[in-house]
Amino acid sequence: MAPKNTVTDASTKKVMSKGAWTAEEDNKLAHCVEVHGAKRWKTVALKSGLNRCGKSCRLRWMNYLRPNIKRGNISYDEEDLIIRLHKLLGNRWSLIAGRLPGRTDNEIKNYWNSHLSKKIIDQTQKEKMPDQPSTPLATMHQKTSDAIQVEEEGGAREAWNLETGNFDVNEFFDFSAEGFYWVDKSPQLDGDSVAHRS
DNA sequence: AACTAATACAACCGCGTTCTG
DNA sequence: GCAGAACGCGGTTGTATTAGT
Repeated sequence: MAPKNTVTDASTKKVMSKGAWTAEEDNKLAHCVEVHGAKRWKTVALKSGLNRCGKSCRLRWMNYLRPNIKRGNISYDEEDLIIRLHKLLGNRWSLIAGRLPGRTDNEIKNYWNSHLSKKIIDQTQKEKMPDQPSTPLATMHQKTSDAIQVEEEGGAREAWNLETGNFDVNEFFDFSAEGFYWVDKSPQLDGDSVAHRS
């Protein structure tokens, strides 16, 4: 019976470590990725001398060791964007993360599950009580919902592929410049599309 | 001060997709 | 074109920390 902090790799039958990474493991992994690149994770896992599977190495690199990772304190703008993107894309965390430089899908997923989902449920409940004052979050959330509803009712439909039912996020965001813009195509707001700098 | 509950976040797991031989 | 290996994603779990009683 393997100890609790180990797991047996199915392909090699080798007993691998699991659980929290140590600083020494991080160093080894970072060095190995430098040499072999952040692609062949099985190779990285083997060459690093770490008793970890490739999958675990990849996750650690992507969520923690990768350069330019922004950690902690998700700003209001970022939160705003996460909510908007989630409204449009659903739980496509990697896609959402791809639009937030320095943020990982895991971080956004965790943030959503622990902060935002609850927040939105609370706000939705409050919205149902007419006496309660509206908050910026609720207003913004409602605005996004309205925009989507207008599209579905025959407004700007070009973002949706009606054949496949797929949504093209690029129709809603201008990623061409540094950073990106939220292209507000909702016709009820002020007529023309508006780009919001993020 | 001690205990419990809630919260935040790192890591694991399973599965679908893509790549490679 | 096919099969197996590897990768990537989303859901879930485990655990350390913080807040409340």
